[in-house]
Amino acid sequence: MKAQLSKNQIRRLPDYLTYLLKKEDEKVEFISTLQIANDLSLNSEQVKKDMQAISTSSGIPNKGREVKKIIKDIQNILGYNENHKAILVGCGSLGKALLNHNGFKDYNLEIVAAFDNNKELIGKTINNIPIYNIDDLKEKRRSHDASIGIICVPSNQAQGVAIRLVASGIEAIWNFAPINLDVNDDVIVSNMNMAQSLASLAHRLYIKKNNIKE
Amino acid sequence: MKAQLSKNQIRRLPDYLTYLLKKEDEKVEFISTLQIANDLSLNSEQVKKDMQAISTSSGIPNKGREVKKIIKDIQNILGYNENHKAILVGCGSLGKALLNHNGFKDYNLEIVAAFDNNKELIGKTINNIPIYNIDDLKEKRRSHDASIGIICVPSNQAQGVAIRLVASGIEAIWNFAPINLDVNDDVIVSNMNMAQSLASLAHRLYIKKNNIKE
DNA sequence: TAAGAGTCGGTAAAAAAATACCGATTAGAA
DNA sequence: TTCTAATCGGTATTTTTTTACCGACTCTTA
Repeated sequence: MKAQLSKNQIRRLPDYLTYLLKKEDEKVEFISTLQIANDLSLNSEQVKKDMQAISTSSGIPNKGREVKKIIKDIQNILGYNENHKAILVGCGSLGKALLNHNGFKDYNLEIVAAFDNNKELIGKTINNIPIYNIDDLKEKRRSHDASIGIICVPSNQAQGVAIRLVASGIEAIWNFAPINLDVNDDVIVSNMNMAQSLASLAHRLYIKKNNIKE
Repeated sequence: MKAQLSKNQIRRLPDYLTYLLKKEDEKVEFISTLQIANDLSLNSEQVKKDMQAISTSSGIPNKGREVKKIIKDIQNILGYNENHKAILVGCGSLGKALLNHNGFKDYNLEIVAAFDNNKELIGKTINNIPIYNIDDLKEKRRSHDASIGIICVPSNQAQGVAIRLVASGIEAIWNFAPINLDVNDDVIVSNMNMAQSLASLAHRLYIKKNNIKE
């Protein structure tokens, strides 16, 4: 068993993956860590370390690593080899956007059902995904055999939805509400926090405008 | 001038901020680092360090810190005190969702204009935000005096849009396309990467399902 | 077939981040 | 008014992450 990857390393994996998939598309067979680093604007030693950490095979001196193999290793680590089914709660503007987003299949993630409490939406479909009454969460979660719950409701409802998702037997929650969810430790929570990346931008903009030395 | 905050610390600030704004709303005047840590599921020493790093004032033993003061300090660090104007390029499902999202004003971010190359959208408005022809980017950027550009176009168009944004005089880019943008160093880029947070979730789910010891 | 450049793997050093500890201080209860 | 528990500020330690270095190997090309 290879050493565990750090959180930061996990975060970098999808960047490597999209990059390498593009390279594969361009019929590139081998690639060096240095080139990856240059193209992704990363430190080359860091990329080398990352590649060593995720690789199940060796690189070839003066040639690099096999693109296909790295891709396979990353996909394996991220569990993108097996299909994940998800249900989405909250069909507001963000929820709708996610339902219409077809890019998730690159990650083998499939949204199989959506939920809302708005009577006008219930019974309809968005992008062929059925919208159910939130009260049927447990039953529909079961019948669709979904393991991931996506929370797209306003902050003040998020915790309540989280509790219902856990009760319905969900294993992981992808939370788009800007709030810390309190759930049992055996449920995986990953927060999609727009405020975080906006904060990074705003802070750097502030530093730039005020000419603060960094 | 106080010491610079680390990237991770900057990332945590918005979490503190939303949390503290809620507390302020609940008329809480003072709060201890320990309570913040408990409520946000963070290590208390880490929170203490963070608070010391951002605070311009002292805490009071056996009482804690003044909620209003911490909020002010964070907002100041993140530059949320002054208004930021942004333009958005790409009015697909994600772009539309962002245009309809009214939560940005909490961060003093205002989307003042949108752009697309779809003739059917040009001239219309979404959530009172006008949609212009992408060819008018430079002129409209100027007239609206926007400093931030939000990229919501597909990956293969993102780099091109980035170049046009920079040429139009933008200072910072908030990039929602899953690709590494190559722009001049004096332009700030912050990536909003859904794949990253999904990767974290997928990886942990994989570990859980395969009973790998962590 | 030999020289040379590029890249690797592994280890070592440096830097950054997280965590722990401890004496000092203060609010609030007895 | 005194005692106690909570919390602070500051410093020290540990852990993690990043970056640097170096000898070895293999592809390329002259």
